[in-house]
Amino acid sequence: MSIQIYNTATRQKEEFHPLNPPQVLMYNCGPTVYDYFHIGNARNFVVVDAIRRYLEFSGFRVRFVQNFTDIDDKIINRANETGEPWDKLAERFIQEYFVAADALGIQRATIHPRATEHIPQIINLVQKLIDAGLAYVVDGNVYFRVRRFHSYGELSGKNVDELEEGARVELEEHKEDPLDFALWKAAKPGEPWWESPWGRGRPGWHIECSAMALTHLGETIDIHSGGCDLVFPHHENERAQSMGATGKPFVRYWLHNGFLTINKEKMSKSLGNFFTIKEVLAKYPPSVVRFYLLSAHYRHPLDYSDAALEEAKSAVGRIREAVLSAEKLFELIDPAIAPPSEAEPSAEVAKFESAFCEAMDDDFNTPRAIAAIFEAVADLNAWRLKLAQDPRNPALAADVAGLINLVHRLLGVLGLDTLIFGEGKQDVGTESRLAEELLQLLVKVRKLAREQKQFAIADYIRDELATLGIRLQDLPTGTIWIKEKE
RNA sequence: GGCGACGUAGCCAAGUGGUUAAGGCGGAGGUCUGCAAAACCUCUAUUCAGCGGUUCGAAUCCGCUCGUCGCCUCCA
Repeated sequence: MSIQIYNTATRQKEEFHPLNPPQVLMYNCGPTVYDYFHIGNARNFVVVDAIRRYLEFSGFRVRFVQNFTDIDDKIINRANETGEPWDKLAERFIQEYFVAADALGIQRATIHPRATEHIPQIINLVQKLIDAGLAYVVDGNVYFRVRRFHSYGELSGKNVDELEEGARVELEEHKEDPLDFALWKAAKPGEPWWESPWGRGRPGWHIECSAMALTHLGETIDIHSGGCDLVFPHHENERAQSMGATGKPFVRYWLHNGFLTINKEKMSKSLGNFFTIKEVLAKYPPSVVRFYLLSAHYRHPLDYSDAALEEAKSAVGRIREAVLSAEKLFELIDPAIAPPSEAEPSAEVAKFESAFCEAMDDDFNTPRAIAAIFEAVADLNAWRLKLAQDPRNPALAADVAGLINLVHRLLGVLGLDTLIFGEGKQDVGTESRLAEELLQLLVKVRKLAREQKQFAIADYIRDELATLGIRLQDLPTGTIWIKEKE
């Protein structure tokens, strides 16, 4: 079964075949670092991360590049407002990107190139376009000659003449044609600049991505992704620049995620209706935020609300409860019966993995993939209850263990496993070991109380533990405890 | 004005020609329990915005209408 990807360029799902399998060359447009990124930006990063993880899970070797745009009008403006030097500001928000991205379980890219570190490559690329007659210099500015590029508008489905009629394009007297866009901007007084053959200046917005993609991935890349507002003009221009310079196909599969909306309206920095990732993570744990972002298909709009996050929280809680309860149950069972952790999944268990993969193969359908996980969770709950009643049944124990492993593995593919369950319990400090033993002791005392029908005492222990975030579950085999998260 | 997306239960969200329309959240009842919690079982869309059409058969294809949103300008 092969992976199907919806390609913006062709407006249909296509079978995914990278140019040089198993290698996949992938580029995602990263943040412009002048502020914390917002939850809508986070959607792009999380979705692309899940796609990357799934490609790797499917046997591909992904070389993944995500840039930082660290020089741009917005950064300059923000720096002027706050008085912070523009490069310090950019550096600060690059670090903030990593803080939030790490929290959300977004894996680091193979390379995180920065625009300012690629000025020579940018200049080189601009020169090539000038030499090819696709760009021209006016007063230290360099513009791309849109009408000279043969397939301009092909990606976004725009027609050059209609674009002109729209006439919303910025009018600059320097340009030969209003549609032309800047490759290199002459420095205005007080602005940062680099030396170039056309005088002091800085790169235009689109050229940096072309330069970084060409530098780190080559002339033709497999997947290029970004939010759907980047289709035009950013990606259209990027494509024109890259193909104009190399004469080669630039991107084989264009992927664009839908917007995160708020009250059904696009969340955007210019509308001011956004929540930064920092604000959201202050209210909800990363596991919940990530789950929420993957709960709709990536190309569809997703509306942000507290209710939606609360729902995600409950849903994550259901998965967590099922897995932790089952794992705790094994602690009550005769170790001789408990199967090794790498138990092979039975055919019954494997069907959930097939359903999961089938969903992900179909243009990364994460909602359907999550549904498969929930079906596995339902089975896990049912079987774990049977095991609690029949703890000496090795076949049952193997099935339960197989399901536990499966759920962990599938959550891992979505990048959720670590966020929900933590890094594992390998290094338990002496303090928490002591806490664990004290907890066991309390559970034993409560057991004695219950045996003597001293229910007031038993319930007191249970209630007090609950206020500490420890919830008890009485099973036929004994009592297990689960720590509430956060 | 041009181009495009979407409208599925109380809510979120899959499904894009064919047995009973996934899954989650919420709600109702029941089982288990000393009581809980968690879990389990049952119920919660005869119907997919509306109207026409194609077809043996449509939520699914086509047309129209209504509604919501996006891109065409910096934005993931």
